[in-house]
Formats: sequence, C-alpha cells, structure tokens
Amino acid sequence: MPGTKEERSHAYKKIQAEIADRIRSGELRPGDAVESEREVARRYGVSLMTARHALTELEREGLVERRRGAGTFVAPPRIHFNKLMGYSEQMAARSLAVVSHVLALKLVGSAPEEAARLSLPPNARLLKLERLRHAANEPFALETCYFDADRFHDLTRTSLERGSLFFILEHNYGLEIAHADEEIDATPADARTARLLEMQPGEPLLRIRQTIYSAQGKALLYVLGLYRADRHTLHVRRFR
Amino acid sequence: MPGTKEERSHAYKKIQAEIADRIRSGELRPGDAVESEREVARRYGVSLMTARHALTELEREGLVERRRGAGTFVAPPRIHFNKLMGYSEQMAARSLAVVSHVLALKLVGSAPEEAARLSLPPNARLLKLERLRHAANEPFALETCYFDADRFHDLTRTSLERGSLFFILEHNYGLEIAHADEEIDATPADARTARLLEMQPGEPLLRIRQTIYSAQGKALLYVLGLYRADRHTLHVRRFR
DNA sequence: AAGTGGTCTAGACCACGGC
DNA sequence: CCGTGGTCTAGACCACTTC
Repeated sequence: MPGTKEERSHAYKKIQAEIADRIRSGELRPGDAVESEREVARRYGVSLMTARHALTELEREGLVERRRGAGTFVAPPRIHFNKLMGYSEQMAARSLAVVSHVLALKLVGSAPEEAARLSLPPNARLLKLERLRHAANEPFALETCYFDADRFHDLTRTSLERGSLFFILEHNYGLEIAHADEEIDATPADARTARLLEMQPGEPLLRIRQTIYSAQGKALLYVLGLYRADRHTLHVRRFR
Repeated sequence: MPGTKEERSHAYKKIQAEIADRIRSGELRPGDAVESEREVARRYGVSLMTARHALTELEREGLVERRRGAGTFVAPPRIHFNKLMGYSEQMAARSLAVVSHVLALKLVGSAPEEAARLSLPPNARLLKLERLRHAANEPFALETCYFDADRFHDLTRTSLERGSLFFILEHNYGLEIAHADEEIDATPADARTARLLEMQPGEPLLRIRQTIYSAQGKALLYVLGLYRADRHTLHVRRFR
C-alpha cells in the first residue's frame, strides 16, 4: 500500500514508554538492571543511537540511572519535591479519603486584589469558590479559589464536590497546568475561620497564596489557602 | 586532583562551552539566533549529530531555546526560584543591612532530635549556634543552627558575628552546599521567643526546619528558624 | 576479557516555520 | 520554497566496570 498511514509515533518514544511502564508497574524494581543499549537495539530492531536516545530520556525523567561500564539500572523511587498537586492528589498520595465541602460558589464583581493576581483588570468578574477541606473527619483547611468568570462559566457545584479541581481543569477544559508561584506566611485565625476549622481565634494558621499558571504562562487560578498549623507541614527543597 | 581543568577533547563539550561563553559574555543576547546545527557542524568540522548534541545540552542548561523549523535562540535570562540563600545573601539581594547577634555558641551533648536530622547517633556532640537576626533595626528571626561538633570545632563567635555562615562553610571549609530540604509550618510564639522578637506570646511564627546538604548528599547543618509572620513571606515555585 | 555506556561519523528523510 | 530542528541508520573507537 503506497503512503501507508502508520501510527507516526517515534521509535524511541515507544521504547521509552514501554520500559517506563515496566518500571511503574513494578515488573522492574529499583536496582534492577534494564536492558543495555545493544540489547534494546536488537530487540526493537533499531540502531544503537535510537536505543541510546530512549534510555537517555528515561534517565532525564529520573526513572533510570546509567553507569558507564556497568549498565542501566532502575533508579530508586524519586521523592517529588516542589511538586504541584491538588488537594485530592495529595490525599490520594497519602491514601486518605477525600472530603471537601463547597461553602460558596458565586460571581464577584469587584475583587481588585484577586483580579490583579490573575492579571485581569480590577473590575473583572471573578468566580469565587470557597471550600472546606477535611482529613480524618476533621476540618483542616479553608481554600478560596478565584477564576476568570468568563473562561470558567460552567463550573458546577456538584462536579466540584465530587472531583478534583485539577482533574476538571486538565480534562474538561484541556488546560495544561505547569507551575504555581506561592507566597507562604503565617497569620492568626479570624473568628469565622476559627469556627470553620474548629480552633481558637488567634491561633496560628499557615497561609498560602498560590497563583497557578498554564504551560503558556497564563494565570489560570488564584488560591488563598488557610491551613491549621498543627495539621499541616509544607515540604520544600531549595537548590544552591 | 581536585580543581583540575577538564579540557577533554569531547567536541560537543567544547562547542557547548564556547557558545555558552558567548551568551554569558553578552555577545549573544536573549532572542538572538544561535548558529544552526548545520552551521555548527560545518564551522567546527563535526558531524550533525555532534553539533546537535552540543545544542541540545545548551537547551537542557536553559541557555538556549530550540524551535523546530525556526532555529536556535538565546533564551531569556532565567529567574532563580527555590534558590537556597543564607540570611546575609538574602539581605544583600534586597540591599538591606546585615545585622545579627550571636546569643549562644556552645557544645550540646544530648540533642537526639537534632542529631537525627544530621544522620548522627543520638548522643553525638553537636555545636549549637543561636542567632537573633535584625532587619531595619527590628528583630525578625531567631535561628538556631546545629553542626557536627567534630567537623566544625573551630567556628568562632567573632567570625560568625561578622560574616555569612554560608560563606564560611564554602570558603573556609571548602564545602559545596547543594540543596536544603525544608519543613515549613506555623506555631505560636513561646514566652522567650516572643520577648526576643518583641511580640506577644501566642502570636503566630513561621517555623522553618531546614536540613542543608552537601553535593555529596551529606547533611551538613540543621537550622531551626522562627520568623515573625508579619515580617516574612516565603516564595516558592512548584512544578506540575 | 567481555560488556557497558559515551562519543562520533556521514549520511538520510520528515515535519514544520517563515518568506 | 528553503532552512530549520527532530528522528534515524549502521556502523566505529574509547573509557570504564566487573569478573
């Protein structure tokens, strides 16, 4: 057949994905030897450079360690530092049940500070979403999200109570979340927050103001989070 | 021999270094086109794959951006997020005067928690350094550092009052500081801390517990920092 | 000594961008 | 259209680790 429309996926990507799957599935465990460049080349019928490319990419991903003269080995499981995760994802990572309650979902017409965080004009219409988060049946965080109301007009209360906001943004809206810039400080609890989080007014809260950006560098979302200090520790790795 | 100049022939390394120098010297400015793969190959008399390797490495370093069909261009200057800096360095970056007062510098024989943070046995002898930090003539942080007393026996009070601890570690001890893992939370001020930081007991403090590691992955230093919440905001970038 | 990853060659075709 | 980066071949020699 002339002009065959084969799947146009690149050989090295396929090899890379296949080995990555074998590592993530547990078939290959940390420390195990991965096939050598020459083995990969032979088994997949590609040239050495291509086999090499696949293994080099796996190393860049951190899944694999290459030692000259010795071989390629499955890397010890990586601790993900400075990784941006939604609440549901963090809870899942700790095998905790996801419970959160939507306190409010409404349009606000004048929130100049929050609009500025999203690089929108001061009078922009914003969608404000306030949620109370629970872990182990105790409230531990109050999170308020602000969206550009024009872009996210059809977010519904029920979809938000059910699922992960990150999931909705990435799948229903097709957005690629890339990074977040956070400002972290501590602040005393006001009366309302204290009541919601079942603590005493004036007790310390960890406050995180987070602006979340897409891969295109556009501010998607501003989140003001207040966390009970006794239930929450942030982990950060900084580099010299 | 440490410090030997690595002038291995590796063609791609030389090309990479030469282009990197031209960028860092300002000869090539952000947005400028860098020579294409084919130009590099011809000018340096190497094959395309080798020229390509050099440019790909420059991209990995973040010095260069490659756009298919268009070319290779000098990348905009990188913003350093999550950068590990000592107090003196942070103050210098904000053009603020460095003032800090050594409250204590002493040997402690039994500090099992702090020893554990340094991966030392529970009864290890530690050097404890407590410093009160000022900005704009107001106290704003209380930092307590713990060292392995056997390694850092000759730290003196005067050298510490004068200079940056990071500078001393890197220059006097020849250590290469690589990264720090931090635990961040909020906590109410106890009586002594409140007095030192001129605040009310119970008011919120930002607490940062920081373990600083060398390039060899060895824990060098454990720092417990307490920061007046109203004077201190932490900036972090997280990636998806 | 055998096997590994690291570097390198001298080509090839493709997909994409800008003119 | 031409030039660009992205993928790929079928080899080669070297430096290194392991036995």
